[in-house]
Amino acid sequence: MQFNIDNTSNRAAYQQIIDQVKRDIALSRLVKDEKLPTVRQLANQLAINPNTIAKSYRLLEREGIIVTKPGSGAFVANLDSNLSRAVRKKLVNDDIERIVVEAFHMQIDKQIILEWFNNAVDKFNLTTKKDG
Amino acid sequence: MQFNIDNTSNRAAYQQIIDQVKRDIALSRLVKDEKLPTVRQLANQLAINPNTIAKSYRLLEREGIIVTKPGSGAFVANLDSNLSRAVRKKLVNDDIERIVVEAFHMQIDKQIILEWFNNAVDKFNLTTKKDG
DNA sequence: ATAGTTGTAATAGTTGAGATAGTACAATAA
DNA sequence: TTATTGTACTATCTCAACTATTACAACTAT
Repeated sequence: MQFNIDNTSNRAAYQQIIDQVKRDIALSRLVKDEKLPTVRQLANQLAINPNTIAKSYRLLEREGIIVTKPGSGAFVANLDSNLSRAVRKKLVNDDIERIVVEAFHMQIDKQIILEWFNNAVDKFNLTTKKDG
Repeated sequence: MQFNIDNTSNRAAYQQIIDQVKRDIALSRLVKDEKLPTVRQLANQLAINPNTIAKSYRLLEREGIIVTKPGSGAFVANLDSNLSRAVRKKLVNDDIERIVVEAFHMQIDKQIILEWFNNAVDKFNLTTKKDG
């Protein structure tokens, strides 16, 4: 599990950690029950404050992505969304719309962006609905 | 042209203005050369500081989305992306990946998210590449 | 039990973004 | 000339995102 912080990014450090954990789980690089680096380990490695990592873990736990156990560490949790379908749809669709608007202003072609999106969906292991 | 600010949003006011202008252009609700509300008008209407609107307009002009003319107003500019294809691809793909990762964690189905994305692309008037 | 490791929490301080407020200026339109 | 437009600048305020330090509580290993 390799983490890194892009200091030139305008995305907050704690958010970058969250992004990377989520991304690695989505890519199956991190699997259920796998142990994450400890707060102090990661803080030391990335040369940032332990509280920053602690915050990332706290939020990830609140989202149900990981489980933390004082004295033993932080572990990847079960995948189990607790948001209603309506809420999920709104959250995701707002983001999708924003991207499509950006693409429009960048004059990105319809086929091109659909292709990019398809690639992303294939890259990550989204579930596939069974018929019936 | 109807603007509004969502105070419960954690998105900055000046960003919400930018989002809405871009969105309305992408939806053809705002077309080339159309005049935007004046800084003072909009600030008054939304009950926020004129400098906030000024900032939105300044950034929109820097992006080439609008053209401002002291003494006469702000107008929708020509659509003309000045970013390289590589830069555009990176910007958009980073966003796309983040959304797909979110969708994964929300256990949103592959077909479902592709459908949502298709809907968004259809809603906005993305260009369509000619063959050959 | 004891020692060491883990995540948690609380406090105080720093930095920068976002916004408010006020004023002055320059370009345009009437 | 007069009013309207966007621009520029400064000072101030608030809050998020940290940084830094310390203390604490829960678990593991011995």
